[in-house]
Amino acid sequence: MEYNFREIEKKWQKKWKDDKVYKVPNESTKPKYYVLDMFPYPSGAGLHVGHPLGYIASDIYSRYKRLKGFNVLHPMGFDSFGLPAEQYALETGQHPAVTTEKNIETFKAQLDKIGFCYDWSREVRTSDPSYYKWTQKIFLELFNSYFCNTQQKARPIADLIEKYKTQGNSNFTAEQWNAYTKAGQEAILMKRRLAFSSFGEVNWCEALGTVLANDEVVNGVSERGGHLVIKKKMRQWYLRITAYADRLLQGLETVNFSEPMKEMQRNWIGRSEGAEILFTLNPVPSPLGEKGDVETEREIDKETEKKGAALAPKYTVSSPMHYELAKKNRKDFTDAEDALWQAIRGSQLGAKIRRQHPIDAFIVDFVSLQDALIIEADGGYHENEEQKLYDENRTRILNEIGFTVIRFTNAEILSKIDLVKNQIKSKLKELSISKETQTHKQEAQGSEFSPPSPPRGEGQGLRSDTGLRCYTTRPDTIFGVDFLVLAPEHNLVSSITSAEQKAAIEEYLTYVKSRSDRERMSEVKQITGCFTGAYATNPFNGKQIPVWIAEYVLAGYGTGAIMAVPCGDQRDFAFAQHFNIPITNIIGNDFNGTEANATKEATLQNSDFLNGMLMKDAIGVAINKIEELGIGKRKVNYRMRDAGFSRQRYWGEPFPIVWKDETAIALSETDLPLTLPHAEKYGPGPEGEGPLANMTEWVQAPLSTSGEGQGVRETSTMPGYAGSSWYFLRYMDPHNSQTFCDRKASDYWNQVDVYVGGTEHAVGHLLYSRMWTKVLYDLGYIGFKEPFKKLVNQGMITGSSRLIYRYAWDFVKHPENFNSSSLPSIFVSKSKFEKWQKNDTQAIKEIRDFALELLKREVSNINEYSYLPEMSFYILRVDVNMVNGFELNVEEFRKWKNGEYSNAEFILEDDGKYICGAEVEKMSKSKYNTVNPDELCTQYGADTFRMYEMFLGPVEQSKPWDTKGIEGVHRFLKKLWRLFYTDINPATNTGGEPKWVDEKPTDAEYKILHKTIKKIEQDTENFSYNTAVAAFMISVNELADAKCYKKEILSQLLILLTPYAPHIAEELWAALGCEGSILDANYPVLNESYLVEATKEYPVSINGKMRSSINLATEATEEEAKQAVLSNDAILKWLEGKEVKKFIFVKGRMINVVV
RNA sequence: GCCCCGGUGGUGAAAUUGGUAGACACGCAGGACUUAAAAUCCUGUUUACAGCAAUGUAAGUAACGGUUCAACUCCGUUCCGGGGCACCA
Repeated sequence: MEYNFREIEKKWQKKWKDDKVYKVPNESTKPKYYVLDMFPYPSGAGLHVGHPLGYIASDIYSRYKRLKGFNVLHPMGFDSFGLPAEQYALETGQHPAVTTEKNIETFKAQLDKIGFCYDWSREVRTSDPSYYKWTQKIFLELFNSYFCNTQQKARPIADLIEKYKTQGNSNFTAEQWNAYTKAGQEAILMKRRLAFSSFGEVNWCEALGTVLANDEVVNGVSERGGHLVIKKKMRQWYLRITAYADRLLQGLETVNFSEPMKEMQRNWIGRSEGAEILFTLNPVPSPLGEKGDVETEREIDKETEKKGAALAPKYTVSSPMHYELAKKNRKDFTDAEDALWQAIRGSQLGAKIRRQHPIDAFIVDFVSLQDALIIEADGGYHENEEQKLYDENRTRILNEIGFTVIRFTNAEILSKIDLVKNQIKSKLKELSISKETQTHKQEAQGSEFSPPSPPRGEGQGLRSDTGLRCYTTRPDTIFGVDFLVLAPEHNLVSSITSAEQKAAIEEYLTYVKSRSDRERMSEVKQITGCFTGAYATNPFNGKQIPVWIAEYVLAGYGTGAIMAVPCGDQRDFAFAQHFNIPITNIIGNDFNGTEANATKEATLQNSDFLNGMLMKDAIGVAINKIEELGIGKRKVNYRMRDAGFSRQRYWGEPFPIVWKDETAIALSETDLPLTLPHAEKYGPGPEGEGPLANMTEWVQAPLSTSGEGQGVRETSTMPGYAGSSWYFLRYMDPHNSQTFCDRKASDYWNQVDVYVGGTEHAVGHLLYSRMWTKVLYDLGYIGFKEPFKKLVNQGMITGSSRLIYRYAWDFVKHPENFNSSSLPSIFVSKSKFEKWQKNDTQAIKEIRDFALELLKREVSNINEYSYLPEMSFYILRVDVNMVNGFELNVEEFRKWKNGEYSNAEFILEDDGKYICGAEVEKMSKSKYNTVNPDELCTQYGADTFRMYEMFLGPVEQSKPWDTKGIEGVHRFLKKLWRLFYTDINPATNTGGEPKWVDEKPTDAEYKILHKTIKKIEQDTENFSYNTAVAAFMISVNELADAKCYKKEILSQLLILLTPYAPHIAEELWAALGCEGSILDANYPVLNESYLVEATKEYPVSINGKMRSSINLATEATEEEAKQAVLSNDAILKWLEGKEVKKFIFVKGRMINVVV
């Protein structure tokens, strides 16, 4: 017998398939174990050697756990919706379903060649209607749920509706709710749904008529075509992942992810504590000169009313019903309200105050219409979370309409009525002054109606005539504020800009519109910004602060406005320097004037009541003061935004949503799956919607819920992460047609024990699937809160591209009658190219002479150097598969690309080889640096391939691929084979006889085995597979040296090897005549007693430098060691008779003598 | 720019987690077997210097500095490479 891996692997793969050995039951007496790979996107390029790295690692672990007696779930599937298939369809007209199917077949065949132990009967494909039916179903669950702030969990939206119907909330009574139109109710509910629709910005390319991914936008233009890309607001779906921010943060404590991985997620969520501070904005002269009259604008807009209360434009009252309700309310006063009314009624404060007055969707407690000031009296603000949210929303909407809202608690009114009165009085005064000078009103926003809610949930859309909210984590630096910066998209920008600055601001806004978020964040060195002409007042010291806009402030974070403290923040500092804004120093000598110091340890100066305090202590003091003065409040902020959930694409899950009168209506579960209609064209819809918008028949849909009327379907589709957010559940119960995963199945398999995948998913996919898991848990569908117990990250295998250097036949002076492109290409070997780069005259001459000879040959009678172009080179990439190490296979190269270079000429190295340059970069078909695992499996076998990929280095480490070393691993397997069979002599065709014997092994042989058991078990548990492979090599080398062919040793070794090289292990196991399949053998048990050593060779250092070694008994004490060492001649020589100051003895490790 | 990871011979890497730097391989060089090649086996292989040699001495884990009896490992600064930054998956 010889090691014929091709036959062996084919034989066992067939047998394992026929015997269904990888089929996993959902019921077993064994303990369960769930090992999962991140499933691949089946790209057209097929599998390259980078893909299997993680798969092999998880396969080894699965097989290992199986040998250890577990019922192991190890499934595989395909994340088969996605952009590349659609792009391909756009280019070739081939339907994504067809190409995807083809790609999956290729992937599966490739995966099977490597011998993975997947239970293919559980395969899932996200683009399969039987799968995405359940993606749609879970979307509906998200749509039909809200996040209850009291219980901090998802609950059915029906609960909320019931509550509104019977109790109302702080904004409206039950009666009011019931009187709202359906559309109005839906608009309010939309603000609470976990999957909700709103407006958000997308990369819009007018020329292509489509939305682009950030990836497809480079320097403000489309990657393909170079067309201008701008930001555009579009209706989008979102997942309210921000509601889960805290739970996602806390959940990290319960999972076994690497610390950096957790850190990345924490940073992504970006929880910060600080304060929101209200800066009053000073009046600016009107650029429009338009006089707004509050009273006359305040008319009932019936058209808007239909769209629902929350969608109403400014200065309206929602419904006549409100007047009725308000009247009723006036008879029903609380004590506090009454007390306040008595104190401010009539015009005693210089303004006419009305009580219980309808404004927009609300009935406010008190209002001065003249000054647009609303005074609210309630205790709600400080009660519970839900109440607080409503109050904030209400305030925000009223702000948007143009009112200033001040709020007092019942306690404040009842106990300090004079103080309250004074505050109202001064506010009124402030407002009336502002009104006198500020004669213009804000322009209406561009969009047809204002968004029901910005993606962030709140914070944007702030539109107050008088206040600007800034979020800061450093309220202690309030006295160091030298300017305010708004995001260019901030709603206030247009209204605060002065006439003088209007042109400059508009120019700046045009510039910003063309900039991607990525660019705005990364090019910080390039400082840009524009002064608005407006000033704000520092609420603590009345200082006038200029208000700027700048692209480094992003609209999506915080309130979209920051207070800039140049002495404490480097970006603020750079900005101040660039625009010559004077800097206030509040930290004395801790600020050196040349760069900001972000310390929290400095002592504050120039800071009024904070003077002398350490900054870190001052933070809390400042927040308390801010709250006390009512100019802001303590605030927790998250960097994370709600997740955009719609794509203007074809190849994704259709939304089970029908729109009717701007209201989203969900399909019922019985209408699922809503299948993706077959498309003939994949171009964008008329207004940049997804391609589905072009299917006019499909778009028209009956309203399944009511059965009456027609609606239009949602035409965007779900993003790639929809299907991948829950696929690990479907594997548990893949064929269930009643539900996405039976609770019994998910209770049995529970969490994924080990999840293997790349770090590139650190935040996206992992956070989304964690959120979905929490929602499904909240709704009672599954019994665990985190999907993945342990995460193992595999590194990326990068390609090592091979470069060749082509002489450039770019003629300056054309000899007559020929064109340079017909000349054979000349390729210069690496070292000669490099010499040319260094101006080496000899190399230059060689190349020139070569070129001239060629020219003479091709074009007769040319014999002058002057005909040669100035020397330059093109660097091309060649297919790495034509290169052996760095040596180009010239013959193959000539045949490459259908003979494009068939007449190529080469200037070789002096040893006659063509040597290529190299560059490490991402593996990609276009760089010709991909290596196909199929060919390696054919050439060396799956077992060799598997072990070699593991031998390359630690699983989690990125490394360039190099096929060369695979020989070493292949040799190892052949050497292993020769432990079982004698060598074959091809001349005589003899040999290949079994070698094994059934004899009792010696202790030395047992020691080799048990050393290996220990090392392999440890390394396998720790995913340290590269060192495990090395241990196998050592073991086989030692057994070969010891001429140990004993069955007992060899059979145990085979079991250890099974996870790594299952085919050869099974073959030799059968050859030895062992029982059953080795896949289900019992894992060897370590016996430490074989490993005990009597003596140990201790290294001895003198002053920390290794000088000698000494053999001591393993059990030697420090005293014994000291005696032995100080009487050892070799060591005494080093001591040179100096006095021993210190003697360090680490048992079992080393000895150090300090002299 | 921000967040995370990494940098050790010609190459992939190892180092019991602060204790003999370079295990195990690849490559290369030399040798054995062979008519020859393949396959296999043996020897050497961090660098510099000295030596016929065994060997010895010195330096050495991106660079510089620090902590320690002892640093690839811990701390600080800098440089370089990779991944992510919300519509690639």
